Amino acid sequence: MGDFSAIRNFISRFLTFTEEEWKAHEVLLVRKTIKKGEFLLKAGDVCNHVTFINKGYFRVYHLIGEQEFTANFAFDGNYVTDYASFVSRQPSVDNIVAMEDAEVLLLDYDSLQTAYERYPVWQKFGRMIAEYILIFIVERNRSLLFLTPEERYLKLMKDRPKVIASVPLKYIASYVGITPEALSRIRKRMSIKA
Amino acid sequence: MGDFSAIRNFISRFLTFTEEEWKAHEVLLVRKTIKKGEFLLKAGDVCNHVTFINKGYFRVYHLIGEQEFTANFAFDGNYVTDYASFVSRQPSVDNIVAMEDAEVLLLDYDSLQTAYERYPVWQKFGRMIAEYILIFIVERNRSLLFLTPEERYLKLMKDRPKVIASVPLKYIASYVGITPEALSRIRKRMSIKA
DNA sequence: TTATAAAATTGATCCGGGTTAAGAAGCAGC
DNA sequence: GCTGCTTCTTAACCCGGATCAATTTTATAA
Repeated sequence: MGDFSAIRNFISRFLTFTEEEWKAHEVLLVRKTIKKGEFLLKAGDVCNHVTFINKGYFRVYHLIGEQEFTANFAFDGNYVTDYASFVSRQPSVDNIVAMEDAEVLLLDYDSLQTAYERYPVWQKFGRMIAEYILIFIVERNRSLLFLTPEERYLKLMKDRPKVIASVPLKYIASYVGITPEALSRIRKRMSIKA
Repeated sequence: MGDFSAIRNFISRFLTFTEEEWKAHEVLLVRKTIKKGEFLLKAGDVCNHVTFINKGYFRVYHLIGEQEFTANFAFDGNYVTDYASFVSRQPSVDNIVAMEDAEVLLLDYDSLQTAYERYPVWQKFGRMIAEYILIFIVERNRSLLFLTPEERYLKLMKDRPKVIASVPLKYIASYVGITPEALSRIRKRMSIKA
């Protein structure tokens, strides 16, 4: 049943909970398994959960016409959500899809709001989540603004080797902001230099 | 002395404060005037304030070698800060410079932390700020990831006409992620079509 | 294992942004 | 006003990524 070691690990990097607070947290979590190719969130729906990934990994992407734009990958031991949609209660423009069979812990919007009202430590938790996501996205933003696609790919190799190792190239290309063809050429250039 | 109507306006969009809580907030704010060209934050310093802009506007940019990359513009009636640096207590990589003579209200890191500990409503305030910034940055991210520079410029005209009206083109170009020359060509193309 | 589809690579061509350099237009200070 | 500096524009050339199309390689299923 309840193995919450991974999520406790994650949260402990930011907050100190008492055993009581942990328990109070964990009764709110819903465990769920998701098969490869199934969706955690579909564009058009309001994102209703903050999701902790126990196993598997997810891809967050936006669909414009036929074209997919990959916003991010989220691996086990981390949260995944469309937090902007979750917070603003507006329909999401993103899809979140399982890239492998996965197991997640869902934290429901209403549960979280109730918890916010009841315990100050939860407000802190909410801040933590928002700030954690923010720091990540600011960094991503900088990449997109000042690096070339080639530099972004190199940075991805350095910062998130797990992505390179696990994710099909066409999604990596889309994450880097280019076509698979262009990524292929970048990789070729690299292998020649090296 | 204390005219806090603008900041009250802003916060009221997200939170309900009692008059007492407003007062408790306002004693923490430090009013400051900043001359055109002066810095609110310099790269390398830890960002120590969340700053509300009463008058004037600011440019947030990153310097790499000789090249400036404009991350954002912040106008009166809004906050400006490097929240990632503020939160993580890491040196900022951004500069924040006044584009006109400005007046701001500074909220100090320590003041905010103390307030966090004391009042739950402040935790909520912290969440609010983080979430507000997050929503904005996610949107910016999408622009950079799936729009062309030309589309980004058009979107900027539509969404933030104030930027187009107030900001010299070379900074707009840098915000859109291109050189002034390229922006000039885009504008020419537009004027021909129109 | 083979058959089929999906992913990745390669090539040819096009196009928009970068770069460099020059000139035009705006603006600040005198 | 005039001077000098910054901003903005225009032009010419280069280069990397997009696109279209074909091929090879790898996964997946029967």
